[in-house]
Amino acid sequence: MESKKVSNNMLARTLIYLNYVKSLPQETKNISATKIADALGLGEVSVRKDLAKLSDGGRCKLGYPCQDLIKDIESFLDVESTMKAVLVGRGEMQQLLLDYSGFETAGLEIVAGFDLKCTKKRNCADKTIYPMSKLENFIRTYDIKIGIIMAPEEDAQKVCDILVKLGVEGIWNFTPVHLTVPEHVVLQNEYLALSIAKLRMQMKEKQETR
Amino acid sequence: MESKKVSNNMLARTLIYLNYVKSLPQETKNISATKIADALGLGEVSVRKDLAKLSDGGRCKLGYPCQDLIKDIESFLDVESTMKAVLVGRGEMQQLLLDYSGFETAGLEIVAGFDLKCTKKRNCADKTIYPMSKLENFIRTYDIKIGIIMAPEEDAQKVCDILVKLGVEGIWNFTPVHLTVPEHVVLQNEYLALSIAKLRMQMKEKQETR
DNA sequence: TAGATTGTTAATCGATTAACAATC
DNA sequence: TAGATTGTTAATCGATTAACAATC
Repeated sequence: MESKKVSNNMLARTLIYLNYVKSLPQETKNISATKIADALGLGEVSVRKDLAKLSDGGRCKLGYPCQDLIKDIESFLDVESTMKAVLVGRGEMQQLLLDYSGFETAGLEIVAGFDLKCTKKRNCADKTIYPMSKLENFIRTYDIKIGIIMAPEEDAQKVCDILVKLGVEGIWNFTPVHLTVPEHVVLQNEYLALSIAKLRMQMKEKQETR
Repeated sequence: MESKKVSNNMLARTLIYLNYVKSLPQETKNISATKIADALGLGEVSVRKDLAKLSDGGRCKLGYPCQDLIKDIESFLDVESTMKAVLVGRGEMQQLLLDYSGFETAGLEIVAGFDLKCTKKRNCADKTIYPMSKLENFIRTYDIKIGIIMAPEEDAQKVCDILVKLGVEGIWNFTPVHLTVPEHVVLQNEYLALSIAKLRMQMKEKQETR
């Protein structure tokens, strides 16, 4: 399988397709690129091209069989296998992610939380939050590959270093800190401030053109 | 002031510059595009071009005076004025955002939370979470322009409609639902599943090339 | 056949990169 | 002057869009 480079935009669109096709009523047997594009407000040709790239179930006049398309997208995104992750951070901050169910459909399971400050384990949603002293053992035992960082800024790099040392291969960073990782580790920054900036900028543009 | 269209990528980089320049030690008087590029692992020419676009304080051989640069970036991002927002969702999910201090530097203040299920107000961090019945009055009183949605998927569109009806001009959507908003409202989707997909895809690529 | 749709090939657009002139 | 740096102009690259042929 020649895995061509997937552009960021296409990856984003693909997730949106998956979500949309899954949300269609059961009785919908087929769906066309045209309809998807209309429903989601995307360019028709973009959608057609994306679908052609990730599935060959397209049939003239009919479109794609919904069930096949879902399978093809999931296989394209490789979300059939779930990766396990731990979440390291400060107490209050973790609640959201530990509780957010949307991750599992994206192939990520947050197994447990780790708290920088507390020394006693406690529960949150249906997950357990442990003190940092348990981290090493936990990662080794459950073979965790992804670490999520939600620590205060001043601790972020330290937490990152610990996770890398313990063998984590991917870091999902929610702090605004620019982390340094060795080359074999993948760093994904979740820059929430960027979304705010985008939102504000668009609102400003809209106001100006009125 | 001719506000040229800013590309998404440049906007993202700009936030990173701001963060980086702010983190420099006090005694650093000047900073050059070259040094920023090196420190952040970005292309030198990109950085130079970005800085030229948002500031004219660049001096040959010296670079940019840090303080001026910070001011220029902040003015470019228009973060001097803070916009007020409310956060509507389910109890556990809100904790993170209500507690996250990083937003204020991006010009966003989450004033209060609203809970779809609870009927009694309570506190979280130093913010208050109200029942939905108080939403209308609150938005009107404080002239809230941004609504953040963290509701369960089935409630998302309903919450969105309510916010729009009450006069909100920007929606920051954390649910995976594809929301529909009228043309005068700006919708910013925070698609966390995309980050997971990116992270996983990169990790996969790295493993394959080993 | 006509129409809806796919999928491909060519054209356009925008962003990044490369090359270079200007300046202190 | 030499070197570091800025800022601009031209070249490259990639993604989107447009046009069109193929198919059921």
